[in-house]
Amino acid sequence: MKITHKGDYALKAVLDMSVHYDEGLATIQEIAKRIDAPGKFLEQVLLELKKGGFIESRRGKIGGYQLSRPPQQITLGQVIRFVDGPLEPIACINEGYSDCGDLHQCAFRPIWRDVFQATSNIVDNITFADLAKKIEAASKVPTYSI
Amino acid sequence: MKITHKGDYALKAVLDMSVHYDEGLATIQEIAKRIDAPGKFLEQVLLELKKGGFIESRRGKIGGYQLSRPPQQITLGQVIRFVDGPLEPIACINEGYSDCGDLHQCAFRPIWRDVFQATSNIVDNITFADLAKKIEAASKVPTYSI
DNA sequence: ATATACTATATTAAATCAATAGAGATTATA
DNA sequence: TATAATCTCTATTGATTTAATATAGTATAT
Repeated sequence: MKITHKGDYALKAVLDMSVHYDEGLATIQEIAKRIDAPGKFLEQVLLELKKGGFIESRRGKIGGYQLSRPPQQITLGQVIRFVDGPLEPIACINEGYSDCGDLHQCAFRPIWRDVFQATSNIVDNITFADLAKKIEAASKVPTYSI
Repeated sequence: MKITHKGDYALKAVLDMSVHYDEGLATIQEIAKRIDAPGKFLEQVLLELKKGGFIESRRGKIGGYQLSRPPQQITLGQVIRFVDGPLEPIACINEGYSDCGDLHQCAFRPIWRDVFQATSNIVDNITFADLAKKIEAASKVPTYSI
């Protein structure tokens, strides 16, 4: 798995909308400012997330974006896969892959599959509700560092 | 973690040299043919592996490459990290990273660390002796598929 | 009407990846 | 000692991906 800037922005944007889930629509610029992303770049990312069914939008004045379903129904894995592609560390694990001559006897393949499984187990079992909850908890019990 | 062609060739080359560990030097072209890699490209990869201390070489006639230490002393993780870089799915986990404004309160960071740990646990606990052993076992007890 | 905000493509700059090319250095051996 | 085989090293090229910017258009509240 490799997370690009685009993927990073996407995850942060979805988390931001999760934290502000009760507040309705937020504009691109609001989100961009809060997650510290280039506005025009975030536009494309949000448009993509919309096409993926994660968020919905409203045009015109008082327009903006919001989640299209509650944060507890969106996992990290869903967003990562959609934006940055499959979690596999190498292409040969995917169904239908046929570029390699000795697929069924490759010594590495089972290992890549293990890595893939371990990764999936983590990101598919964390929802944006979980993350939003952590953020709220952290903001209520601040830690003071010297 | 993302494994490139270069990394894939490197791993396959080290495994090949592990399987043939008792046979001494092998030329680039021999290895290239056995692992199905472009010869000139493999040259660079082997040179890099040599600089990493994984293999040693001999020039001139009857020259070639061989492992510089036994296969049980080389792990998958060592080779992957050396050739394809850190296992982290995103840069912000590395020591000394400072591009992100809210590093210590980022909700995603612990997750990326979990993914990194899970990946490390797998690839750092497999040696090329383990893999070579599997290959030998498979060649002795062939499975017949219909 | 008009300002605000999303929609959609096109373009660009940089980085990375994969591979090829070619000249040079070393060594066994005939 | 000439030669062929082989590793060494650097440069170059083409393709792809990534990250970002630019620009023109569509929808909507006021």
